[in-house]
Amino acid sequence: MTYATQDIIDALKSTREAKGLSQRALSARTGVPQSHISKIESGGADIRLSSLIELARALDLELKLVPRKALPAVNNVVRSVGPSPVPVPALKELNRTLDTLKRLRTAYPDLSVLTQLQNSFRAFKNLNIGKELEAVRELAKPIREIQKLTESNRDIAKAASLPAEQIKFLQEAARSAQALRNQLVHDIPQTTILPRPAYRLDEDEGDDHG
Amino acid sequence: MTYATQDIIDALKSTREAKGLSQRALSARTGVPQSHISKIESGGADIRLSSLIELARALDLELKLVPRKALPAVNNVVRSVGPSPVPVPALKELNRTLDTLKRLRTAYPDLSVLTQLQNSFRAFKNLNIGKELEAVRELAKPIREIQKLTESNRDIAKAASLPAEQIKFLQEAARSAQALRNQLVHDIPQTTILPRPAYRLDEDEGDDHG
DNA sequence: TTTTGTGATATGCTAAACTATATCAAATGA
DNA sequence: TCATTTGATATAGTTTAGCATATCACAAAA
Repeated sequence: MTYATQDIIDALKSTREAKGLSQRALSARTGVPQSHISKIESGGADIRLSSLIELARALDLELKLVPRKALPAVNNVVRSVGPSPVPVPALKELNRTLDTLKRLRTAYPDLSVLTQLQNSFRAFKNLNIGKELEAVRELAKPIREIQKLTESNRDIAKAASLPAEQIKFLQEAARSAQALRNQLVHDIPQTTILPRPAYRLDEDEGDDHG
Repeated sequence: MTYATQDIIDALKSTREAKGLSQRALSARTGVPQSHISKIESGGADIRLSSLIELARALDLELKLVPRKALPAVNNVVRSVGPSPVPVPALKELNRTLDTLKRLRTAYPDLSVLTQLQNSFRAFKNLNIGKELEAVRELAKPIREIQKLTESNRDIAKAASLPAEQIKFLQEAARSAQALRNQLVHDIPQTTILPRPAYRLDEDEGDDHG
């Protein structure tokens, strides 16, 4: 790869990272194999135009041919848009949880609470959740635990239906997520609306788990 | 080729045409075969990134990844730069003559008058020669005739030197070109500075050619 | 009318993008 | 500390870009 393509490829990679996406996550969104994405980003492939556009669009980027004369002004415009207000670690958490929710919706198509949670987590990406990362992580826990349960318990996955108790936890998380959304939208200080303490699947009455 | 790449390829083609360049002329500038340029522009090839950048740069374009959010503003900036003030027919004439001058310079490396003419014709591209297209065509005639002479007369080409008479015509054209440049720079009305009537190689004393 | 230039298409060949799949070492998360 | 995720690399196969070269029909120029 030449220096000429380097700028474009670097822009692609840095945007992927800024959005908190791994190569595997981008692969899942575009169908381009992770190994090929790695090769592209490392400069080991002279990517085709259609592939470049596909990867760019998955990152909310558009390819544009700009008259050289207009390049400084265009760069200024692009710079003024600036990066996302949401910090990368928060974006990573959100992306992971959204991917998990997507898989759960595949396993349990009729669970509307999953759609509610998905909508909330998508909304979080456009809200300034920087300080609320811990809260988001708490919300994500029951989601991830249920995914683990689904993966390890073929009976549940096969029946495409969760035990009532798990659904209850998800509904509770959905309520907390909605409350957090409302708070972030109105920029209400976060001291009165918190999700419950850490959720654990193996938790039972009387046990002391700390 | 998909619709996605269509926009980029159309932009490339329309810019080439707006600059008054043929596919062969672009091929000469980049080394990409004319037949391949045709295939690319017709949508029959999914061009590689390095090739796209090479063709774009030959057309004074830069490739840019733009956040979708900034696209409207970027499009406005690009639009405000606008097209060249020089009309396409004039650009075509200029390009053809510049290509001819390039070949002549290869054949006669020591003729400084060719460099002077080249500089003038390059300058014309950035001046508003719209109304002076005829004048430019007149200037181009001796250049083209000499190219024909060079192609058909191996002795002259082999000796890498022109007969004194032809050099005289070129020098005259260079003087006229310089005068035209000065006039265009200062936007002086073109009624007092005109190149001489049409130049003809077969013209000899006493003949009446009109 | 003739000459020249143009974009499109063809053939045949080589190199490389792209894909599927697997695996590794290192980093990160729990 | 262990489990999970990550980016990089490998192999093997398929598809296609890119190139060289030639030629065509049509348009434009002279």
